[in-house]
Amino acid sequence: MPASALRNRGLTIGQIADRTGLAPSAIRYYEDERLVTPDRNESGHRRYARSDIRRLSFVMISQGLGFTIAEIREALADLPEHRTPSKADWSRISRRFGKVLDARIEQMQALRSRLDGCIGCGCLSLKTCSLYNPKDKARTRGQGPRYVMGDRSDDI
Amino acid sequence: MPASALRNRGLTIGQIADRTGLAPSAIRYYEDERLVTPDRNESGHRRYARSDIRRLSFVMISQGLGFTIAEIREALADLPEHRTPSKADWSRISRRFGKVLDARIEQMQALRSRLDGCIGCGCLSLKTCSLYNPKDKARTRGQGPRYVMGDRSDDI
DNA sequence: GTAATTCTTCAAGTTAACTTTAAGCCAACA
DNA sequence: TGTTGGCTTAAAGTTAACTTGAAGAATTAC
Repeated sequence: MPASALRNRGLTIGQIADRTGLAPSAIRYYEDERLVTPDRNESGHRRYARSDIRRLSFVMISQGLGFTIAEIREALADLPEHRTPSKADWSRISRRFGKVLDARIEQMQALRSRLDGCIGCGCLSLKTCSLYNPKDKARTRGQGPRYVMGDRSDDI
Repeated sequence: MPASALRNRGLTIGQIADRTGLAPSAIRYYEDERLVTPDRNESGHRRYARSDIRRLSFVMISQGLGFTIAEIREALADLPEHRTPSKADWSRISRRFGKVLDARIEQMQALRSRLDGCIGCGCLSLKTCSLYNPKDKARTRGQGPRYVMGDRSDDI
């Protein structure tokens, strides 16, 4: 085995991109966000471990499930630092995400049934409407509305 | 009734802000996005109809349910142009949103059960994993990952 | 009548999750 | 040995849903 092969152990960003389907720019971004931390070869090129493919797969899956990068970073923090994660490791953090998903589904169902209530009462404008409860929005992006509404019942 | 009262019929943006809890800047933004179209008085100040309170309430509720402004604009397009919307009008478009919510919940449940499958098989990396199906992501923001993954089964 | 609010527009800033572009270094192949 | 293609960084652009700030006009309150 030539010396260059030893120095260049690991996968290049292009190879990782091919295997995961991610764009190289996305993979670099994930590094900025500390979701992956590849080695560097002598000239500064990134070299990835095989297990990073699974790591990035997990990132993609989690995003598909609606998790943010911050949440994914937190989840990944539970993987072992100095050994390749086992199936049990992955299974554990997947199970945790499953529970979060369950909670989100329940929350959406609650909102949905409240909408039914609002359709039933035909109101959509009232002090009493439970849909105005700001505590359980389906999602909050950016800097959305913050306050509880007020209205008068004498106008349609 | 004095002439000024006639000229200044309708609510100011500040009054609408107070009644809805929205920031004036948000209300102006919604106008840019054609969710509300207030009149103007002689000097160019906005004057809102009472029914705009309900309109904006609907916007807030819909956002809480996870709909985008584009979707809300489309829904609002079904309201009558030249009369104040009735309860039946509101009920109709709420019912449509309810159906969309139902579909989303179903989709989330499908993803969730697939995650169960993936935990079961312990894989998280495979060509065959149904979670890689990009067709039904829980949400797609920005310009997320686009491709289907590939991986090899000999690495953890 | 004047001071304090409130209103106006327009431009730029914010967050998330990236992509695009630019300018230059490194590597693989013929 | 050269040239193509892949890699590097840094900065700026993108979309959504707004907010913030500036500068000035109108309205309200005393």
